Amino acid sequence: MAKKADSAPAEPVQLQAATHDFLKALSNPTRQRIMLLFARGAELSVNEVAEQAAIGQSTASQQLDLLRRGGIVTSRREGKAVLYRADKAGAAAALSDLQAYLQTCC
Amino acid sequence: MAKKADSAPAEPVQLQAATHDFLKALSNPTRQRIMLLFARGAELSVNEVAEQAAIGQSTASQQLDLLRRGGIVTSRREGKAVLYRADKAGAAAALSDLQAYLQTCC
DNA sequence: CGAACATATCGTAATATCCCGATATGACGA
DNA sequence: TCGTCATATCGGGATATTACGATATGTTCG
Repeated sequence: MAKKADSAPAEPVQLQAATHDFLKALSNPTRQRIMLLFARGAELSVNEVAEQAAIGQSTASQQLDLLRRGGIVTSRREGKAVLYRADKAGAAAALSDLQAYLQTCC
Repeated sequence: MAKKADSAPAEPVQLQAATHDFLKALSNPTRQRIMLLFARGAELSVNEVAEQAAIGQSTASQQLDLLRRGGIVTSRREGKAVLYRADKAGAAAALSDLQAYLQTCC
């Protein structure tokens, strides 16, 4: 995928919308806890996340959706189940954008 | 001053409370805008921030307090005014903790 | 097709956040 | 000390977030 084609010369300065979603996704204890379930490349269904994070099924589904919009997890269908796992590349990209932003303002 | 010399030998795994405050501080458009005012080491009073960010004085004071708790700005008194500026070291520390966290879960 | 299961979506109460105007606190100079 | 200016805190209204139970959608297999 080509990089964002805008007219800007080089510096993003402003935080990307994707990075904002990333920050919002991680700025919540429940979602932080969920992310830790994906350590070591674990792939979990919604129900497994709900059980291991001690939250309801619908809550798990919604929070996983937020995490996906934040670019930190990906999902794929496996039969009846939808399996989620950490998106290493997405996290790295957001972290990189965040770093660039902080280098601008700090 | 040692960089990552904490008492625990094992990884933190969980996000530090300070890093949570950091994420919450940055996951808000107004505060993101405020941070950009501090580019190039600028030092601004509460009123200057309020004016340049187009928000009320009390709002600026509160948001700056949140940013300080997030470890991204520092403040010092200069006469009647309180001057804020970006905390480069604090931002770097939070970014580093965040990176370690992401390396654990992603 | 219909039952059984997994996930997504809807409706919603409780709580938190955001921003403001009004007021209190603190610092300086006459 | 008093008045003035700058900041911090208080109280509240509008909005957003969180989490839940109930229900709808979608998948597999008999």
